[in-house]
Amino acid sequence: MSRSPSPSQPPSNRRDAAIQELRRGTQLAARLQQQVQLIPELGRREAAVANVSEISEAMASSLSMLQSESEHSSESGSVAEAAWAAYSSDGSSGVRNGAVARARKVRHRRGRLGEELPVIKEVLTEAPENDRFHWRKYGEKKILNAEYTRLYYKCGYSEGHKCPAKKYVQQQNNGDPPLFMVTFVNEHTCNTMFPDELTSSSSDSSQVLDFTKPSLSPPLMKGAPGGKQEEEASTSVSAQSYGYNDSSSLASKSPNGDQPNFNPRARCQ
DNA sequence: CGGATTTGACCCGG
DNA sequence: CCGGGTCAAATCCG
Repeated sequence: MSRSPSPSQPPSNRRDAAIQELRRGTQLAARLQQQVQLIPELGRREAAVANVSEISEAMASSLSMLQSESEHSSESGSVAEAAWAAYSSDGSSGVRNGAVARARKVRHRRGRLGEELPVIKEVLTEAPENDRFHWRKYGEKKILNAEYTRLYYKCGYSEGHKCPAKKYVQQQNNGDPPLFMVTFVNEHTCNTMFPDELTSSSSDSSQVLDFTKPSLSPPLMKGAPGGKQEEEASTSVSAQSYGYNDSSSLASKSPNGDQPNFNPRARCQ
């Protein structure tokens, strides 16, 4: 329907048009995602789903960037949050979810009032992996009244940057779009989002999106095990590993259901 | 091979 | 004591 406006229009209109197109693209991606879920071969399906997820992701972040640019409102938290919020609230078939975000103060582990009270946010989503952060799984536990286990994740860069961000993922049901309650604990102290490069006119030149960053210097620790777990050994960086992860156990749990999707993206540094 | 995941033990607060 | 959260050695997988 809407045709692209003539170039003589003010930038705001052009931006609106871009947002509109982005929304359309998001919907199409959602549909494509559904279609892709029908691919019989597991490997191909997952790969396709991952790709479509990235497309959605890219459009979501572009969308949020454009929108935040226009609204310029106060950032509630982080850019990533905004991006994800935009992503999840596209309200179209495909990725929709009731976002129940609430904050609550909880005393930290060894109790200690007056210390950094962790920020906690709970979000109900069907795509627990789509927050474009690198998470490293560090535990899994069967919760008493839940029929699915709860998965524990830490920011993949927590070792290198003291990023305290964590998240707990718990599947709620096994519906066609399985829902997951994701609880975020602490904000990311590592930077994450990509730099905004919205060259909206004239000389393009450039690297629109580039994730190739040679940085990323893993501690590189060799197996120096030897004992059992002891209390926090002062400065020993027991580098476990970095990376994203997802509901692997969840996937294996429901043979018939297709799992949401993968999403290897996000950079902290 | 390196590193991400698994999995059971450990820890701690209520 | 129970239940939830974390650790870390073993294992798996690219």
